[in-house]
Amino acid sequence: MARAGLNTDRLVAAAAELADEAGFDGLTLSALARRFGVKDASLYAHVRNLDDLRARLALHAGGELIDRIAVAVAGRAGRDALTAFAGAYRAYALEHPGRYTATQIRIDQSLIADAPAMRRTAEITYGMLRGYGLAEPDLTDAVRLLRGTFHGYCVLESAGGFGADRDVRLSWDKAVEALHLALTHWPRETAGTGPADEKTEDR
Amino acid sequence: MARAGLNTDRLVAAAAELADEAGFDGLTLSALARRFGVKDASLYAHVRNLDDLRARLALHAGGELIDRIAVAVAGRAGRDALTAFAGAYRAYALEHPGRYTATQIRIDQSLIADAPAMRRTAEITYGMLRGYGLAEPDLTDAVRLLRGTFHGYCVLESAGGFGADRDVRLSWDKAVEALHLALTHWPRETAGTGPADEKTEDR
DNA sequence: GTGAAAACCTAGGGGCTCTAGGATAGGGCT
DNA sequence: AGCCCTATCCTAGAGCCCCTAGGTTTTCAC
Repeated sequence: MARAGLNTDRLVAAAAELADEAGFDGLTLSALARRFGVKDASLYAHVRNLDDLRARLALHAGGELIDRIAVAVAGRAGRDALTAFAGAYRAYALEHPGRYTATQIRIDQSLIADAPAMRRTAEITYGMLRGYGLAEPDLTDAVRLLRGTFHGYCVLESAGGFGADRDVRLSWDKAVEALHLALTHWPRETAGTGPADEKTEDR
Repeated sequence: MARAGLNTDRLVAAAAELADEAGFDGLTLSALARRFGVKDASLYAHVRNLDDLRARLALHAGGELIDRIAVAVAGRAGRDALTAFAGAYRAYALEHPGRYTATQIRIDQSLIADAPAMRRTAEITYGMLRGYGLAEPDLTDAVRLLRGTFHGYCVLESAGGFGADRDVRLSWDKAVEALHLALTHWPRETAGTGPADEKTEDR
């Protein structure tokens, strides 16, 4: 009987497809083995267990995502960079729901070590924000706001949570513009041109 | 042998506790039955299946969440209302991670019918935003931005996604303030006091 | 008390994860 | 060519989960 020629990389690649088709919860070792015409026990030679497979998929997908974002952001700054970042992010999340879900799981520290994707993501994100002239801790606060918004928006849209009769794409563009506005007029202690300038740190 | 005295409501209440303790994925019919000293097959007299239990929990938790928000928002308007809304939302999500996760699942239409929680949520959210003087479709866009941001932020924080050495509470307050700023200066076609005033609808 | 409905049970099928240990294909070595 | 060795793939089986079918027992209304 001819061998399937499995290895970890092919497994992860197939897992990515399966996750997108069947959902992240549908990514199971049994289904993956079935896809290769192999028994599920055979997979344990290439992958430690299900969590290991998920973690590898997370890193794989995280790399894909940041690659796309890097291409989109390249050569842009300020508002253009933010728009490009947001567009690439949302496009990936919608095109690859299973992969995208994988990128959000908490993964084992031992695997993170040799994963440049995490660092690249931080670099690109902070780099994009540097154009807004924010300093710590505002920078961290802004990153958290962006991450939260992008993630939450994509999750809700992907899950069909936006029922209103309004093109989500248009809403998204408005949201990104609102974020750009928030970043340019980021609330600080003293400075400010708008009407909202109270003390805010000690609420 | 004495009976456990099960019924659907007690099951849902216990499911809420179990989900918070073991995570939403740890909410299983077997574990729930074990908690009552009963065989899992016995639960099917009160609940159609696992999805049904999850949907009931979703409505239960959704009601709790919006009740808390309603109390927090009552009597407030504008920025105060937004801050109270956000605080109640985040507090519930962090205190009850399993319940909160449940509120985000896609549930069967047949159960939604007699669920006032959904309508109340929409009413309170739109009511809070009316103070900002937004009209459709900006209102829908703003609601989506808020939902996305609140949800994404809570999910990431709850999953330990915010590793930086910065009190998340402070970041959250800043994020809410930034959203308030974005809402007060919501990007429209013509009006605007800031530097960002291009056409934006047809990007 | 008695009858009926509701509550709970056993038995069992099917899917999933994962371990232990056995067979075999293929490449490298002599 | 023949041999060995290792990675590859297998069978067998345990444990947990969901869910169905059908039987037994408690409880309540009459």
